[in-house]
Amino acid sequence: MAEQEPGPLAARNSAGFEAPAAMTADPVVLAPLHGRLHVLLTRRDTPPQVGRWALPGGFMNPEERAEETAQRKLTEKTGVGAVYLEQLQTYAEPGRDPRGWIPAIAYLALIDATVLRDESSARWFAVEELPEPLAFDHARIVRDGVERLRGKVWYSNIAVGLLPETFTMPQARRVYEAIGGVRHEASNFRRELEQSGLVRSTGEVVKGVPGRPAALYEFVSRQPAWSLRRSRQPALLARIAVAGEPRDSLPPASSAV
Amino acid sequence: MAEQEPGPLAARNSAGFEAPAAMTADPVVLAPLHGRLHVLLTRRDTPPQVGRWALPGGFMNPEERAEETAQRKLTEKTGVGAVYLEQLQTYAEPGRDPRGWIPAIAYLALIDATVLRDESSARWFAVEELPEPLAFDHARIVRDGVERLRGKVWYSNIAVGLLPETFTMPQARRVYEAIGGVRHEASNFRRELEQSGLVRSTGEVVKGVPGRPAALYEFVSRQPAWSLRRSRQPALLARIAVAGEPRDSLPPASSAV
DNA sequence: TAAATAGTGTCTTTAAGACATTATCGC
DNA sequence: GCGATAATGTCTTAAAGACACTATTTA
Repeated sequence: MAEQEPGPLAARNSAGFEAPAAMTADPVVLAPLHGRLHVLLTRRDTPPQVGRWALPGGFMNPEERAEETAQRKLTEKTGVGAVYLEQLQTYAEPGRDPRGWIPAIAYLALIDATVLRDESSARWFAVEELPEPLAFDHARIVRDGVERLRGKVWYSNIAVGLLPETFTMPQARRVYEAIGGVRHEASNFRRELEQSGLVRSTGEVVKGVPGRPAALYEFVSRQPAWSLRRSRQPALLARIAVAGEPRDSLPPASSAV
Repeated sequence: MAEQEPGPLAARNSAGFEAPAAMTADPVVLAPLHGRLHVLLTRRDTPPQVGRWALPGGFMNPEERAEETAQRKLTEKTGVGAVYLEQLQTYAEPGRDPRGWIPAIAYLALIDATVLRDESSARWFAVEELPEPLAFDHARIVRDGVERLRGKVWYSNIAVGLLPETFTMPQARRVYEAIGGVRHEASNFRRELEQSGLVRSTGEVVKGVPGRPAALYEFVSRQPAWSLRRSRQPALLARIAVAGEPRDSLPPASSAV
């Protein structure tokens, strides 16, 4: 490890042991912007590391759940609430914060795409072009957040927060492309997203723009949800009619269909 | 939230704010045993909740990384080190610990299958038959750990720690079946695991047992690794020879092949 | 009618479930 | 040889990449 001075902030509990000096909740707020994935950062205006860009997080208190802290800090910085928030990871390496023993619980946050706007001291940065250096270990935390989002986007409705109430297939496709940093063939994208069961057509169409009008879709659920089909369903197999005794000492398969 | 008494343990930092009273690292140690997935628990012998079964974790200190604490506690309880350890999640709900504000960083841990043995006060429990109630919120933590393991087992070499240095296909299959709680058709299992690129044949076979001798395999890497192929590789597509201008404002696709 | 954009259909390859068949051991 | 177990081969269905084609709007 790096040599570590005690730092200005320390704490001791009533049993006499050293305790964490504090704990922070730090949201990694991601959103597609101009076709690319961006992260929301604020410039530090109090020591240490004044002037560096950092995640818009802050200190927790004992009465608040960590999500609530992250949510609150986010609202303070952007004026809107997150529509999606999930715990990412906790960073507790000794020396990660020069002030002392201060673990950080990081969150992955997505905010409503319709309220993307510059606000106060916060700014959006393309995740591939972060300013250097970021405060503390925040560069690594951002990396972890991007990775998580990219891994989850196909099998969950996590993109709910990145699309308006209703949206068209091409619109959704551009968001998915920005998140993943990849291209999707239009007709295949439509097929996959429709078959995922995560969205449903509203029956309405968009008017007033050149070209064939696009059908509008909405998410079946706006609560966190995962697409079901992970493996193919059994083909035409002749189901065991006899009371087949298990070959091994396994309980009957209880796959979550 | 639930009403919360302050609890006997409290801390305050040098800036005058309340700080976490302590922080724990709690490993969820999983292993297949008798064909089913088990978790290692210890009986609490100090207040609070004396007598309840709990995860074999303990308090962190400022000089130690959280993984190290989890690893150390695990060794103290089982006599062996974890061969796999990854952060699961952090539990910081107010009131989760009656002693005070004590967040827990949970780890998913797997130990070497060849050293599974009862030891000290620790005992193995089938994850579907946990004693009730577990200490604190440990039942939920165990559930989260099992879910994580089951989700990852196919696309990573996480099972490294649950199999000996070299192993046969039927042996690996039984471990995967125990983890997932499902059955796998033997020949399909072989095909999938071989194609995953995670294992490789050693060229040797097992002797001295009835039946056709089984070929021995080993993991290509014992470091945490993920299977590559997540989507099929492009078929026979006529690659763009011209400098095709992108249709949208997207950068050229940089899919991680 | 032309340009632009959305949507449909289908050819192809790969992944994967099911299961019959073959191989090789100990006794 | 027989029972036991491992390994191979293959038939089938579904998922998914590629791309030609059709449909519907605005200007």
